[in-house]
Order: sequence, then C-alpha cells, then structure tokens
Amino acid sequence: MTTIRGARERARTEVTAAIKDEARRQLAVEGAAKLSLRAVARELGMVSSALYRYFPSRDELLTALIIDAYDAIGSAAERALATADPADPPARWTAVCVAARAWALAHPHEYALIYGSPVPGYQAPQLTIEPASRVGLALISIAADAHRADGIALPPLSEELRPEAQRLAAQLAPGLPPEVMAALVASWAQLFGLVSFEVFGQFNGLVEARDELFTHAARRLAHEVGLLDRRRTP
Amino acid sequence: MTTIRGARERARTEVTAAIKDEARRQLAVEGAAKLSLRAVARELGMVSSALYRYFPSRDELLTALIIDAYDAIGSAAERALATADPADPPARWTAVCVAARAWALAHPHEYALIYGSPVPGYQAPQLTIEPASRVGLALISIAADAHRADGIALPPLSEELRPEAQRLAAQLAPGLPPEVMAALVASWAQLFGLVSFEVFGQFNGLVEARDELFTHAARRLAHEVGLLDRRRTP
DNA sequence: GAGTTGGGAGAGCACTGCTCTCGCTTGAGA
DNA sequence: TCTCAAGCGAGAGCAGTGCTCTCCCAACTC
Repeated sequence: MTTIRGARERARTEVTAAIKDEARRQLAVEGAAKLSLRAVARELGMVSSALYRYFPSRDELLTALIIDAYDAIGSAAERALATADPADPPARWTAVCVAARAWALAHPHEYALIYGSPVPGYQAPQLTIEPASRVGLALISIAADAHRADGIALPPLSEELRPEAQRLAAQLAPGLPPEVMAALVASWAQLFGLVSFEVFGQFNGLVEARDELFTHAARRLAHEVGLLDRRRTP
Repeated sequence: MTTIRGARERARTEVTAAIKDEARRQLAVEGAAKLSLRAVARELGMVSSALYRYFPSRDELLTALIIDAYDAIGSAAERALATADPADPPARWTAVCVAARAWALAHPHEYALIYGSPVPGYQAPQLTIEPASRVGLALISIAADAHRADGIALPPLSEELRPEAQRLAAQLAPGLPPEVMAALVASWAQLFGLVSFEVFGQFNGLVEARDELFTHAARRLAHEVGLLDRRRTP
C-alpha cells in the first residue's frame, strides 16, 4: 500500500503529523487544558484557521493525541511482555506493570489525557476503545498463558459476580476461569490507581520509596490473579 | 466564636459561599475546565471583576472547591466508619470503600477535581493535604484497631521497602507492622483506581455488574491488608 | 462627623475556539 | 493539453475567556 501518492496527499500527512507533534510538545509543557490551537498554529508558522483543515476542532486534535497515547503505553506494555521470561508468569506480569508505570512517569501529561479526568463534555469515540484495551489485553494474556500451562485456581466468586465474570471471560479469554477474570479486571483498575496516585502527586510528601512500593504492589497483584512464583512454590 | 459580626463581614462569608455554590453547580454540569468566573459572576448578578474581591484567581476558586471536595468524601468515609460494626474489621473496611465510591459516583466532576488529572500548572497547596488524607486515615484506623484487637500478620517485606514502611507506620499509626502499612498505602491507591476507572468511564461497554465487582474487590483489598473475616475463620 | 477601607461597576487588554470569505495552487478528467 | 472543481492558506471577525485598573459609593472606625 506504499503507492506513490501525490504531493498534496503527502503534504497532508506530513502537516498532520507536525501538528500532532507540536501539540504533544505543548501538552508536555502545559497540560491538556492549556493546549491552544492558535499557539500550535503559530509555532508551525501557519495561521490558526488553516489548522482547521486538518482537525475539525480542538477536541478532535485531543482525540488523536489520546489514541496515540493509548497506543504508546499499549505498545510499551506489549514490548515488555515480549521480552520477559515466558516461563515465569509473575515476572511477565510485573514487567508489564513496570513498563506501563515507566511510560506514565515519562509522559505524565499524556498519561493524564488518557487515565485522568475525561476532557469536559467529551465522549470517548469508538475509535479509542481498541487502543485503550491493549494494556489490559496484555495482562489478560499473561493469565491466560499461565492458566493454559499450569491452571489457575482461585476461591469461587459470589453468586452475583460470577455471571458477569463468565461473560467477560467468554468474550476476552475463553477458557479462563471467571475467578481469574474478575481478579484481572480489578487488578487492571488497581494497577492504574497506583500509577495515577504517583503521577498525579497523591504520594507527594508521603511515599518516598515509590519504585519499591510499586513493584511490591505489582507482585501482590500478580498473586491476586493467581500467578504463582514457581521459585518459591515449585 | 459566634460573635455578632458586622454586616460587612457577614455579607462577605455569604457571598463567598454563594460563589462556591454556583461554581460547584457549574462544575457539576460542565466540568472543571469549562468553569468560568465570568459565568459564575453573571449567574450571581454581579460583574466579573467583583468576584476577584473574593477569590484572587480562578485557581484559588478551584482550590477552595478541591478542599471542600476532599472534606466531603472524607466525611462520607468517616460517617460510614462510625456506623459500621466496630467488631467486624472487614465490614468496616468495605463500608468505607463503598461510601467513598458512592460519593464519587454522585459527584463525578468534584471527584475528577481531586482524583483526576491535576489542574494544569497547579500545585496543590499545603492546605489541601490534610483534608486529602481523611479517607486514607480512615482506612489506616481500621487496620490499627484490628491490629490492636487481634494482631495482624502478613508476609515480611523486602529489604528495600521495609524502612519506608516503618517510617510511614511510625508517622501515621505507631505500633502497626510495616507489612500492614505497605499494604495500606497500596490498597489506598488501588481503591481509587477502581473508583476512577468507574467514574471516568474506563469500564464503559465492558463491565456491567459494577457494584458487585467493586464490593468483591474491596473485600479482597481488606484481605490484602490482613483484615480477616471472623465469620469464616473464627 | 471625618476619614479610611471594602467592594461593586465598567472599560480595557490579550488571549481563546471557531467561522466565513477570498484567493491561489494542485491534480484529475475531458 | 486545457479546464475546473477541490484543497488549502490567509485574514478578518465574533463571542467568549481570565485578569487588571480606575472610579466611586457605602460601610465601618475613630
């Protein structure tokens, strides 16, 4: 599909990328709320109205940045998963958690864009839900692999929660016990609670040894979804 | 200290409260980013510059709302703690969690103000850290009470994390084992991860039985900090 | 009662998102 | 090859924003 496109089309994708890059730059400095279309245009040497040829509104620009951010943290997680020891599920789990946290700490404003307060009046379009699920899917795949290899057993769920967990398991990881599925969804949210507290400054002046606390918590989460450390329990 | 103040002073506190109320109203409708000083003033029948007699800037108004929000969710948690069965630590824990979640779902924009992305360029002033810790302190007190009553034993921490946990325990709950303290801090962040995912729409189109998932996760968190259900393990 | 202070009104500045119109340039079809 | 619609940048303009400054009246203090 790398046909030689016309100059116009090529220019369009280049300008679009330049706008996103500059917007990301301003995002990193000032945060989403202060991201200004006019300032982006100014920095790019164009007039603000010209920018509307590429993004119909400020919200659309933000949506593009949101999708890119989801993809960035998602691929960071997937890269960590690919390089971790396939035979050590807890290590794979913590590797993904650590990678997600590292990306968040390196890109706090982009992280805030996707895991902070949703932009006012803004409804996440269908387009974002697929990239948004990549980290979660990485976590699920770890549990699914571990379950295929050794089986995972967790205490049974309550009557009220089991059907939901079964539905989710059927949808996302057929064969995975509902108990594991429920633990996965909860752990997924809890993981980002840990990251958000750190990125958003909730630990400021309270927790110092954040690396250690995070890896400790990530390991406990792995235990919570039933991933057992073979080195301890062979 | 309820001395009869002059008309001026009384008017000042009344107008200040009216401004905050109207701001909160607009916050609930549009969200923090669209909260406009001019709109608040307009709605109150005053001119925008007059509002600056009460709040030196938009950020100061937001800070006031933030403190109020922290106090609101904090007192909701404390109320839940006060009415729960004192002899049942896991029940006390889940009661506090459920109360915090209920407040968040009822006041999503105020919740976003305090647990979402920090307002751009905004540094939380010292004033906010005390009200911000009320929910956390409620959780800590549950574990401290349970530890005093029955003792809590958890697996030992790593060498790297123990000193930090000991420091935190000495500062916040003298006598509490560092293992419990570390679990508390992590659970505190994880709790708000669950709430944030729900409030910010991360569960949209994925998780339906949110009440059940949340109470399940809250119970697991209680277990994680070492609160044992006596009815199951007498 | 005189003087100080608090606070509302209004104009104004620099900025924002967004629209609309006016041209120039590009590229596809006749 | 020529034509003509589509793409796109420039500029002006609108309604809104946070914030400042000046003016002036009313309230409180001495």
